[in-house]
Amino acid sequence: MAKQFELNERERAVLAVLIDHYIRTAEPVGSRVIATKFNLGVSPATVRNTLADLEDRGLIEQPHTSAGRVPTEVGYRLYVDHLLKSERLSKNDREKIKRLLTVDYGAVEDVLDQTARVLAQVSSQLGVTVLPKFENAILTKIDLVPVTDTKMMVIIAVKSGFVRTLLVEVEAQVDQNSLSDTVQILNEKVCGLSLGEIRNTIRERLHGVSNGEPQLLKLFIDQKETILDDTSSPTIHTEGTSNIISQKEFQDPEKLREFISLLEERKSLVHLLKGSSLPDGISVTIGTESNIGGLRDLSAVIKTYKIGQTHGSIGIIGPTRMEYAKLISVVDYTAKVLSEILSR
Amino acid sequence: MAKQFELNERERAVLAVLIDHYIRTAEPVGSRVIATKFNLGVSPATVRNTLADLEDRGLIEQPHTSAGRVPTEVGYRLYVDHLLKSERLSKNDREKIKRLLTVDYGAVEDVLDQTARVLAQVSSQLGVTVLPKFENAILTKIDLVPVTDTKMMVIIAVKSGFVRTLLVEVEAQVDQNSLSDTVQILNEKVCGLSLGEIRNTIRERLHGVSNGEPQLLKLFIDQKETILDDTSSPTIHTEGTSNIISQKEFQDPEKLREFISLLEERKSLVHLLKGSSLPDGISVTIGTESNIGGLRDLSAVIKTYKIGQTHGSIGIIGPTRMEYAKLISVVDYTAKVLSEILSR
DNA sequence: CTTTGGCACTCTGGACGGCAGAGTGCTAAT
DNA sequence: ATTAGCACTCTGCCGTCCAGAGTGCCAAAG
Repeated sequence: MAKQFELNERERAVLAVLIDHYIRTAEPVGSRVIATKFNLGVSPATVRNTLADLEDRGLIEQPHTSAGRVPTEVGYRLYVDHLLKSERLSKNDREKIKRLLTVDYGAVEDVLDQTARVLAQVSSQLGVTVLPKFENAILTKIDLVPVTDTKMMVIIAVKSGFVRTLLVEVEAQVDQNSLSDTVQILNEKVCGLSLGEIRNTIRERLHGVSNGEPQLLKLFIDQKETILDDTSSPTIHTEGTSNIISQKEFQDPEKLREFISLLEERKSLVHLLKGSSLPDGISVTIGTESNIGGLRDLSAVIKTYKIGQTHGSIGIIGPTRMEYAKLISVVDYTAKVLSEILSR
Repeated sequence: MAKQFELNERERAVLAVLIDHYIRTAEPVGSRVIATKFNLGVSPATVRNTLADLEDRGLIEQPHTSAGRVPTEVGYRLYVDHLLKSERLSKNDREKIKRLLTVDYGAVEDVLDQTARVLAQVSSQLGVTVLPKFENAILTKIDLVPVTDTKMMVIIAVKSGFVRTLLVEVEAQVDQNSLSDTVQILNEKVCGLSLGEIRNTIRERLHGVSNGEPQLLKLFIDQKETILDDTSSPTIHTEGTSNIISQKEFQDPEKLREFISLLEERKSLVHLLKGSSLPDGISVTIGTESNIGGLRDLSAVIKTYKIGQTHGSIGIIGPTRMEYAKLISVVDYTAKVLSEILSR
């Protein structure tokens, strides 16, 4: 560990107290408050010395001469990595999460929608969920439904209950019989494989097939990227925007606008959530670490959930000044419950 | 028409000029500005008299003694209903709308998503679109896909390319053969009917059917509300939130929060758009006319579009101080183009 | 009777100065 | 190494002041 992070006992304690207090009040914290809150009898003057040290190491800073100190991003990082005493979620919250998530749902999308809502509600921050990648999902059934003379709907159902539908242009008229022949052939050839596998091998698998409508089979081969890739579909759910926009860090209307744009644009957020997916742990991204402009003063707590062979991510976004201990346990527990629900 | 709306030539002109100017500047308008902008040579003093009259009738008001005048809701109403010279959309905008909407799409939802984006972009306000009611949509095909031991996916495809999918709980194991029998029976019995008709008559239609899995048929009868009603699914698309939150009327953070909540909650908005659907005209809802708290200082311009036998609505939401003439023609033209695209 | 110039009046918003409060850094004493 | 004391600095708030904008009314002019 770099030298700047080698803190002695008092420095650790002071930094922890400072951040805890700042998280609660959103006001710069002075030496007096720390000295009185910090039970080991030590005077404000002593604390001031410690504060000066911490500032030298870049862990805290002063908004201006003679205000209290405020944690820097580096400070938060150290706090999250080494100072945080992980906190068990209250029974109340655990039950609430479980109860709200355990409802009848009509589609997997609905569960993730609901999950975002639950995250937002329990955390009073922004809840975010993304659908899993289709890449590794196992195809259960493929179906074709004629819609108009020139358009046909492709329905792709994969294990665990996802369905994707899309319209494709077809050249020729196809009668009912050869249509169902084609559907049967397709199902025989590709069911039970992952979408990724299908994409890579469909040409070979359909090669030399004699029955079924050749036009349609050709269509599948030609448009395999469009049909079997999910980059186009909307995969993110956010909930609780109103929770966080009233917070201090959005007082500047320009920042607010930038953030709302970010939410609407979706792409960067999806990228953030999908990108920071450690295999099984929780990932905390603080402020500019995300390299996303609109998240300058915000942090994200992210964890993956499992569904069948594949996985997606959920998370909470809020001001860097967030209750990390609590939010980490919220995300952790929610991801666990979600994985359970989806694997039934 | 009520007496308060019987305006003479000058009063009409003054009100029109005042509103035009206020829309542009967002500042209270004084007599001097009106007098100079208003070409017929007449002095500020005269205008002041007219303004006093208009104020007596409740069409305009002063934020405080000795500020200029600002239109009231009633004033806007009169302006929209009687003073507005309808404006043909610029060729530029028409082409832009047509071009942006005429793209390949993989689902009807995508078109409406894109439409909301186009509305937002051309108007610099909030674009809103809602999916049509399924009630009158004609069923093209119904399909069943087993997902897990106890869950089955119902796929409902209706004319014009919509698909709805939902998961239902099934009691018994169903083998492949009786499943496809059941699907065939269902399709024979209900294809070509509207979802509403099906909901009302499915019991009779399936009565006395001998082949097919009786458990499944029973399920359809018992759960017809869930399966055939669309109130649960997300039917609204909004785009361009960042366009309007930086405007003057959202300076008060509490108002902003209320508005964002409104957008997230969706329900009131859907209700507003579906509710104000005149058969073929444009509907303009000004401020509190909507009876929705979060829209206190906002107006909505709404029009329906057609798709097959049914219809949905699109609209623009922005400050009451909006360019009604332009936005009306934007919504009008966009709805027309959208109907064309969807009927292909 | 309508229009207009003139004028006194009112209200806002920004600039300015003064001041209490909070917090610091440094020094000297313990 | 810790602490008390102290001088110093910066913010945020409050009251005052003033220019600017706009009005309403009155009396004169058309």
